[in-house]
Amino acid sequence: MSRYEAGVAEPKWQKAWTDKGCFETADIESPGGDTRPKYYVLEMFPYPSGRIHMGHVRNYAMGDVVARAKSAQGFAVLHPMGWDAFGMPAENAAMERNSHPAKWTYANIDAMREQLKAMGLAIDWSREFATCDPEYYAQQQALFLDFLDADLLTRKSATVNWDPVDMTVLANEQVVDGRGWRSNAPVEKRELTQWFFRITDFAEELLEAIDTLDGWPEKVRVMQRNWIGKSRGIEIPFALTDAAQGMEVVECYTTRPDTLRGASFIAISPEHPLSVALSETDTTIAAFRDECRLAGTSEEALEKAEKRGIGTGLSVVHPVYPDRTLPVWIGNFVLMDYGTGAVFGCPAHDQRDLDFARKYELPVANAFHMPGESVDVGDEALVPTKSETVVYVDHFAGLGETTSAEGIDATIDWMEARGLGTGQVRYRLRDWGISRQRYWGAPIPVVHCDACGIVPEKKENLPVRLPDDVTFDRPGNPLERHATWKHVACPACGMDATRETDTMDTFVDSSWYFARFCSPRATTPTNRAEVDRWLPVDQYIGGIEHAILHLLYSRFFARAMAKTGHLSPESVEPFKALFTQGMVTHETYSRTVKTNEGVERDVFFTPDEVSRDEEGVMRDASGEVITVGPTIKMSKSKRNTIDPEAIIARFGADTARWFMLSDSPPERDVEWTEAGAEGAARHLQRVWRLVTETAAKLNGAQGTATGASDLRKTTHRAIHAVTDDIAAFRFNKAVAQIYGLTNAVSQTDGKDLMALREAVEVLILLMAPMTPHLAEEAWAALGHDTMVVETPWPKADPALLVDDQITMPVQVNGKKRAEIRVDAKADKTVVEEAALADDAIQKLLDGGSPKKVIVVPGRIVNVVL
RNA sequence: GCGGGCGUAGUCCAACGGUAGAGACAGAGGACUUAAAAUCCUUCCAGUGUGGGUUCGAAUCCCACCGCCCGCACCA
Repeated sequence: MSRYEAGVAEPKWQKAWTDKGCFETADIESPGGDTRPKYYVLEMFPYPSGRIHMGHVRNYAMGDVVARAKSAQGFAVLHPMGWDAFGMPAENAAMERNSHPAKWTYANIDAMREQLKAMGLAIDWSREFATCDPEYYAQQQALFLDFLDADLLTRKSATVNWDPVDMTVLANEQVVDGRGWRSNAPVEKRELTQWFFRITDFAEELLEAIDTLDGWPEKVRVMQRNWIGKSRGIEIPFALTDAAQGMEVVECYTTRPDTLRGASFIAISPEHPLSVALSETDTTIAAFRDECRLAGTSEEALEKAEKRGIGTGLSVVHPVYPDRTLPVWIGNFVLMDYGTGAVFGCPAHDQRDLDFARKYELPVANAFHMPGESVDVGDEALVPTKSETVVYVDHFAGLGETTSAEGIDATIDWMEARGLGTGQVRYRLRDWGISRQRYWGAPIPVVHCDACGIVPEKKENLPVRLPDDVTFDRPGNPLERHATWKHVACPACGMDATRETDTMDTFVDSSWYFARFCSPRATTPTNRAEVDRWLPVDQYIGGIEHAILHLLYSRFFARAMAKTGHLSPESVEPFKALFTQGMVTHETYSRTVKTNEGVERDVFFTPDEVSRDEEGVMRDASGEVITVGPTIKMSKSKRNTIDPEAIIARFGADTARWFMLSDSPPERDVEWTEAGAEGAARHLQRVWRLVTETAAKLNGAQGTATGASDLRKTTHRAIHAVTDDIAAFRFNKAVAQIYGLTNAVSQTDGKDLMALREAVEVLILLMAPMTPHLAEEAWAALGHDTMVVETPWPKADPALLVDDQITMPVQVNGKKRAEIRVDAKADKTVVEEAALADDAIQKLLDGGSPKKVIVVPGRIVNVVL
């Protein structure tokens, strides 16, 4: 009997699918029009780093299962693939190799495309594009111009990290301990005028619509809500007793105006205009500001930083109690870019304020007590939740017992009515700055003209192409120093002008690619007929790391595109359902070695470099004992990666796919183990054996399965369960069901040939979304001359899903004591009689009668004594 | 600190509030074999992190605690 040779079968069927164009999705305007319901399944497109990793295998295996199952179930499926191809790694590689980012990127794409194709994915490759293709970024530039026209863009000043040696702007992650990652030079803050998408205009809409995203994980919805960070509060002007530095008031923002009675000081940010002004004449304040700036760079410092402050000598009048004055402090914990950069401190109801007050001996006064208590605050601030009931001192924010939420609302109304403050709704969300001072991104299509100002490039001149003749051998942006590129005529007046040399954030590229896939060659950003047919994406699959930025930006972009006519207003939520898959993990292998300096450090080994000896001890090639470390996410630094290409070469793509979908629920982490992979491969061989044996037994026999044998019942139950499990993303359970069916087939006597054939064919069809190559090979072996990809999904016969007679457990006081066989449709009284008539139950009843008998039809009987 | 999630056999995981086991991995024994691999058969193993509560009945719902994971965080 022959073994299944994945190495032969997989390329064969991949070619057969491609030759027949099985996965190419027709345009809506194509002749004959596809009237099937649509289904758009999309996995987050990869960055072309050069090689696929196991995370890709898992992500794309899941998407492929959905795509193939939906296709078999009668949907017109759109399942495209592309490349998120702009970004810094390409520039870094170009610097290292003295090459060009495009060369590196497109070579990586070629390599990764081959690797993905070896996975046998049901992808419409005719729609492939990379975001660095001029055809793509031309349309992105067109969108930019339309957004500019629709007032969805603005220009304002923003602070960037500037590397004075490399003469470049650094992303936050490129700043290590306050120094540039390459140059190691201290990073400077610089103010640059940059482009921003006005995403904050949509803050409320983006927040409210989260409630409609019921196909999204709750976790992601919570993260988006927190990111938008809506709060209701009030801005209160505190009048300075003596105007200082030309300022008469300090505006404070608070979400807890109900605590205003307990205010005992004002704290302003070191960056507050008043602090800045004071530091010009006061050297102590200047020194304090300098200290804060130094301490404030690293996150670690922020976390540990002690709450410190310095008095300004100024004071303000309490707006509600004009006879009270409050001192003004500068506090290192007050952030300039949140609220107004100034807060009032209420030590009684804020732990941070209390710490500060105790340290600098400032008064502490309660604004409220818990009902029935009136103990003053000691070392711990009294901070009840807003829904808890409190009693306000002096009825400050409410009579009698009231919740803080009511107190807050009452105070805002009361203060607004008296002109003491302005109620405000604020969002944590900031406008999205997209200007990047880099080469490898989509150029921002505007020209700076001395006479006309900022002039949009004309659409007919798009794309504003990146020049090819650039070098990375010198610091700075190659676009900036290119001899001719930026020198252009003004599109408006024709005079000499300068092209903008900033490029767009790569998040822009990924914020609309899902729409572009609907008509990837259109000469406008979208073709309305196509996007209206395909959007929204019915199922989006990717990593949780994109839970906030990418998904929020895409939601914004869809709205902006709808506003500018590129999408239907019905498509403002681009992803109907989202699934976030878990990571792929592996054991780590390490050994502690001493360096020449005598320092001990751990050296990590790849799974290939270690093996177990006869005693089961892990050793490296030289025989040294290796420590097996924790199972963690595959990463280059811990060297615990498994190369998908090697796995596919050794076991085949189907085995890799099958194992990735087995055992662990898709949203959880999955551990890659050698044993697990071998087990998956064994199962595929076992299925193949069953297929060839069945084909031999059938020997061409024709006919239809009839009757209600156990095998047929098992078969149809498997159809039912696997169909449900795939639809609900329970791939691990679908796999378990298929194992169960496999066991049933191999244990059957095989006398009912037609039932056997039905079972094996169903097995193949159910496995097909996960192991498509094996399915095709098996299908052909069973004598079919059509392909599985052209075969409809099997349908479960409802009659075979139910039993006539069922076994019901009988409990006495919650403990199982007997089993009875009853008719499945028997009514409660019949079941109750049967249960009480059981010998074991009779014995326990001991002649008495039960207090109560609970019959759950089809489930259980419980007798209460 | 705030928010979310997870704790079930040696391991990964199942179980509409209703018989704790679908499935896999590993282990043990056996069959086949000159032997091994492959294959097949049989089989061992937990009472669900801990403590309460609700219920006829709790892995499942509620409360508290313990442990692990993931977000967010001087957010006023």
